[in-house]
Amino acid sequence: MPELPEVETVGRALRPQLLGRSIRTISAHIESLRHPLTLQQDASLCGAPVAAVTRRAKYLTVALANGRGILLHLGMTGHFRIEPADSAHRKHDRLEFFLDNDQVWRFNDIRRFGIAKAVNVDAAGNPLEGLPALGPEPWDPAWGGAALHTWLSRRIAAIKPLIMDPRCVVGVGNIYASEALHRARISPTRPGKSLSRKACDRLVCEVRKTLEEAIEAGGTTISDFRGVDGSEGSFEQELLVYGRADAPCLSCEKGTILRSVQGGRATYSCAKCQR
DNA sequence: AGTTGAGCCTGTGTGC
DNA sequence: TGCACACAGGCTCAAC
Ligand SMILES: [Zn+2]
Repeated sequence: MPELPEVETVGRALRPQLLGRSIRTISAHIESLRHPLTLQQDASLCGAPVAAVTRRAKYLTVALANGRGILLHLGMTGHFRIEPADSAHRKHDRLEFFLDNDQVWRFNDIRRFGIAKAVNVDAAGNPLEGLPALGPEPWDPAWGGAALHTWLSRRIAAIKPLIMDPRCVVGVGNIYASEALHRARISPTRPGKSLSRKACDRLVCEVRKTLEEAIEAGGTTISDFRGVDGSEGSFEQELLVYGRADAPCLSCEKGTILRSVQGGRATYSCAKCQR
């Protein structure tokens, strides 16, 4: 379920639990997630203390003090739990990391779109390999209205799938793309190149604000997202359009929220206040 | 080079 | 109750 705010929330919950701990053993309950799993055979991941937990886009890295680390992606349905090592594992627990404090960190992923891979890390705990080509983080000073306007200038595709393209900016998934476009009063079907510089400024501003507020709220809980401690995010209450098909628009009170499909994904918008 | 659609998996909910 | 289909928060690849 996770977009950037959910991944950030999970990383923040994981960090204090894992820092200073080391892994005793790793066991895999399945051969592969998105890719074949091999990290359970990698002795370099065991014994070294966790030095950092970092996030880049929707990837988390658990970095060890020996320059190795675990690159993780939650896919659509991934989540983590940390619980006593003698507790029973659950259906769809795919990986178990047994820690040196008699706790176990479990990676549960129903649909197996997740990633868990051993990588080399730098001194700051960032992965040295394993990431695809990624655009800037939403808060990167190098990203902004000007950069977005330039990136869109030769693109005729609809703005909604474009703002979700991680080569443009990372972290904007299907929920927050609809939400940020609504807040910026931009129709999701407009060709990318048709956005004015001012519209790009508004969109950048609303992407940042929406993601910040969602992180503040601990993410959005839809169906199966839960924090590492089992808690739920509260941003669902703040959603203006996502999942509200046929309901009255909360922004203009004249329109009705329309559900459409773009690139095979649901889009929600108000035709009255988004142009 | 950019755009579109299919595919990867499993589960849930709906309608017939 | 059984069955078929649509849909779900992400990402990658092939074809046009
Ligand atoms: Zn409206």
